[in-house]
Amino acid sequence: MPRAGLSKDKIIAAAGNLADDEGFDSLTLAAVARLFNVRLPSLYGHVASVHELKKGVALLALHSLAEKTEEAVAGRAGKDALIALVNTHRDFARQHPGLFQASRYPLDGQSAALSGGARLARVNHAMLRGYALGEEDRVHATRLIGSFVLGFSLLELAGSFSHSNPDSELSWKRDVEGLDALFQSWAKEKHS
Amino acid sequence: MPRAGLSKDKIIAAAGNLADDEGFDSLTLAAVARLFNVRLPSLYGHVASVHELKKGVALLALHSLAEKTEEAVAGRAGKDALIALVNTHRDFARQHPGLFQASRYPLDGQSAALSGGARLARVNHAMLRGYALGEEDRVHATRLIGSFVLGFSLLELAGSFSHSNPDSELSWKRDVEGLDALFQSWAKEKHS
DNA sequence: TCGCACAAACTAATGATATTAGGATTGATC
DNA sequence: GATCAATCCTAATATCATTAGTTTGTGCGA
Repeated sequence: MPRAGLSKDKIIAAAGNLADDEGFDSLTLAAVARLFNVRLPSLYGHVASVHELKKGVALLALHSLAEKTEEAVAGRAGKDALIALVNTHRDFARQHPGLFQASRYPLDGQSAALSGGARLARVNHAMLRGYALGEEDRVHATRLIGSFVLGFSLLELAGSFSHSNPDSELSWKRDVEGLDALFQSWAKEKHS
Repeated sequence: MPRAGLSKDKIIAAAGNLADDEGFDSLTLAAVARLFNVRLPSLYGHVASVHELKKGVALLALHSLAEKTEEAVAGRAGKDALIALVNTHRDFARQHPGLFQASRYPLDGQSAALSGGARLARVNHAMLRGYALGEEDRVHATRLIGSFVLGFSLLELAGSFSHSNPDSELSWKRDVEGLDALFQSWAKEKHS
């Protein structure tokens, strides 16, 4: 039999696709092994445990999302940048539900600090420079944005909005506009 | 040997406590069986599957949260009611992390519609009556609140706020005040 | 009070997953 | 072409979920 040519990267990439197809929760070493036509224990030469597999997918997801977000925000400012940022998150959640779920897999502080998650927080924070907020308000705004985007994406994905009107698309637009307006008013407040 | 005196309710209540202690993800029929000093298969006389167990805990969690929320909001209006509602959610998440996680266990439409989740959505929506918003804006506001509270609680629980200043408590207050201000401005906007 | 009948809990067995230990084989290297 | 390490495999153990079939409390009627 020829070799399968496994590697940690290939395994994690495949696991990422599997997560998108089947859901991150049902991501399993056994399923990945089947994908490569390899026996389950063979994977242990490359990943140490299911936990490491999932952690790898989580890091991949965070990296990918951070990448997209930085790109989307680049060259924009103010409301324009805000919209680009939040839309990137929401689109990512819808296009990659498995990776999106993976991005919330609990990481130890070490990994988390070096991950795309930290980068993501920085972009978010930097993006808000356009609003001329006070130092602390910018942090509060960063957290507000992050919370809203995460929560909205989760609820939308779970179908929580699909049994009431109007379409969630409208709420999304209205809410983001609202947050923009709020941050502008925070900026003014500072000078009063 | 005397009988253990199991029942679906007892099992699910115990599972809820277990979830809070060990995490909803590691909630298992085997663990519940150990708790009652009973063999694993004995549970099948009362619950049909792990899925039903988890679903039961999810419904319990949603019911409990809805109960607390209704009570907290009762007799309040406007900003006061808003604060009561969001604080109830956040406190619930911190005091019952397992139940909080359980509350996001995917339910079929049937169960979801009859669950505390639907009640929760109604309280949220009703609470916003105090802001004199337009019909659609009230829905948009409901979703904004729900998204923010869920996202903030998740991020805070995951420790995402604990490696930057200031304390998340401050952001929470500032953000909720901000949302209140936003809804007030939406209300005025309507009459302009 | 006796015994019956049903419900509650048990034993036994199967199949999936994760993980470890140790053996074989491929394929690059000298 | 022999060597050797990395790669993949077989075998074995443990935990969990689930089903089938069996024993046994226990409350209720005779």
